[in-house]
Amino acid sequence: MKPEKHLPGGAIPQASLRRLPQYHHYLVELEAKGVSRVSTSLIGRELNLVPVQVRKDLQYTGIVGRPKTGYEVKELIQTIESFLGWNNVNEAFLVGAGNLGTALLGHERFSRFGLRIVAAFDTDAAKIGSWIHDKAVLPLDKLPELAGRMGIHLGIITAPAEVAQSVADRMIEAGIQAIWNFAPVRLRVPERIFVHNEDLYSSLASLSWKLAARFHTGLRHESDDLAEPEPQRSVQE
Amino acid sequence: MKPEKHLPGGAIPQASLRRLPQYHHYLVELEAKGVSRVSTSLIGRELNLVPVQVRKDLQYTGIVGRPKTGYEVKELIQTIESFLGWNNVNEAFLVGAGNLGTALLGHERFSRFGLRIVAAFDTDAAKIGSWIHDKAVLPLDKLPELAGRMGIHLGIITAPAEVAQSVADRMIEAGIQAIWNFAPVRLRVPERIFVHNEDLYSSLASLSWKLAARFHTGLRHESDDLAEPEPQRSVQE
DNA sequence: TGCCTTTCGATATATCTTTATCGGGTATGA
DNA sequence: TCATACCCGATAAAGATATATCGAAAGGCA
Repeated sequence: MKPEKHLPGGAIPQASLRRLPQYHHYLVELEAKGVSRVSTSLIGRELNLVPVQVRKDLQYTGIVGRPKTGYEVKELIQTIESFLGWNNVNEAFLVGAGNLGTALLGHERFSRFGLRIVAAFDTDAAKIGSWIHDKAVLPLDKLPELAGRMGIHLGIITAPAEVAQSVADRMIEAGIQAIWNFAPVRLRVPERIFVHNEDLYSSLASLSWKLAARFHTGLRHESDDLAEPEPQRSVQE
Repeated sequence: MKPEKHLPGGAIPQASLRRLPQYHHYLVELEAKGVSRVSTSLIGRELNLVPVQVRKDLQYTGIVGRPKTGYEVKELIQTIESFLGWNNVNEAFLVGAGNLGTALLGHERFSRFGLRIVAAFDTDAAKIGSWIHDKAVLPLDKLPELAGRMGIHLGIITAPAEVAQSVADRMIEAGIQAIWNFAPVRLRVPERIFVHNEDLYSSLASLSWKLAARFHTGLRHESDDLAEPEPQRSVQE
C-alpha cells in the first residue's frame, strides 16, 4: 500500500500495458490451435520483440513461468485478462453519434474485453430517438441523470473537437471517472479523472512524417545500406 | 552503425511527433482568434505540459523563436505542417469497408492534413460496387493493379484481424510503403515498410486497467490525499 | 544417470525521454 | 536610458524504458 519504487500491485509502464493485449491476442490464437505452453521466445518471434521484454511485461501481471517449458497458455490468458480487468464489465456512455461513434457502437468484440457501450448521446435532433446497432441515441441533456442512476463510470467522446471539452465537463459532473477521448483535443480535467486520448491526427503525423522524410531524403534510411545485423525487424509502434 | 547523438536531418522521438499535431490544433485556434505570437509557456499551460518540453518539441521542426516574444503563430503553423508533410497530399487505399472503414472514409477533415483516401476495397460482394461517402468500394483483387497505376503508397487496414496480414501482404506487393493498421494484429512486414498500429484494444487495456486498479485499491491514488503541489495536471497520454 | 540445451528470473547496463538549470537577448515601463 | 521580467536555446541531470548478461532450474536425450 505504500508506494515503493516498483509498486507491488499497481505500476506498469504504459508501453507494457499496450503490449499485453497483443500477447493476449496471440495467446488466444495459440489456445485455439491447441497449444498449451508457450515461451517468451516464441511470443517474441511472433510479435517482433526480444524475449526479455516479453518476460518483463508478463512479470508485471504477476504470473510465474517454469524454466524450459515457459508458461501455461490458459493460465497466461486468464492472468492477463484479470490483470487488465477484462473479467468485469465496464459500462460506458458514448457521446457523438457520428461516423466514428457509429463504428464503435457496432463493434461487437468490445464486449469480449469488458467494455459495454450502453447508450449513445447527441445534440442533433435528427439523430435523437433513433437506434444505432441496438443502442438508443438520447439527448445529451439526459446524460447526467442517467449516468448517475446507472452508475456509469466510463465515457467515450466521439464528438467534434469544438464541443469535446464541454462534453467532458458534463461527463465529469455526472460522476464519470475515465474518458476515452477520440476528439483531437487535450481535455482539461481534474486530477482524479483518467483520460485516454485516441488522437488519429497524431497517428497521421507519424505516417505522413515518415512518408515525407522518405521522399525528402531520397528513400534514405539509417540501416538501408548496411548489412542488417538483426533479422527481420520492422519499424512499428 | 554509429547514429550520432542527434540525427542531423531526421530523428524525432515518437512522443514529440505525437504532440506536434496537438500544438498545431491549438495554434490554429489561436490564429483564428487573431493572436499573432505565442510562447511555449502559453502552449504548455493550455496542453498541460512544461514549457521546456514544448520548446524541445518545436526545436525538432527547426523553427526559431525570439526571446520575450516567443514564436510567430502563422510561421509556427506553417513549419509544423511542412515538417509533418501535411502540405503534400498522400493518397491512400483503404481495405475493409466495415463500420470503422466507413467512418474513416467519411472523415472529411483528413484532407486538411494531407490525407486523401481514394478508394475502398473489400471482399464482400454485397459491398463491392457501392459507394461510401463518394468513394467507390472495389474488389480487393483490383488493389495491386490500381495501386501500381495510381502510384498509391499508403494503405489503411480496417479489415478484421484474421485477414489483416494477408491484406498487408498484398499491399506490399502492390508497392505500398506505409500502412495504417487498425486491426489488432502486429503485422509482419519487411524492414522497409513503415507500419503504424492503431490498436483500440491496447487503449482499452489502459482504460480498463486503470478502472480496475481504482476499484481494487479502493479509489486510492498517489496524490489524492496530498495537497497538490503542481497546478491541475491530469493523467493523460 | 549425466550432459546439454532451453528458458525463466534477477540484476546490470544502455538508450531514450523528460525535466531542471543557466546564460543571454528583448520587449516593457519607469 | 536603465532596470526588470520574460522567454528562448543549450546543456546537464534525472527519470523511465529497453536490452544485455548471468545463474539456476527443468526437460530431452544419450
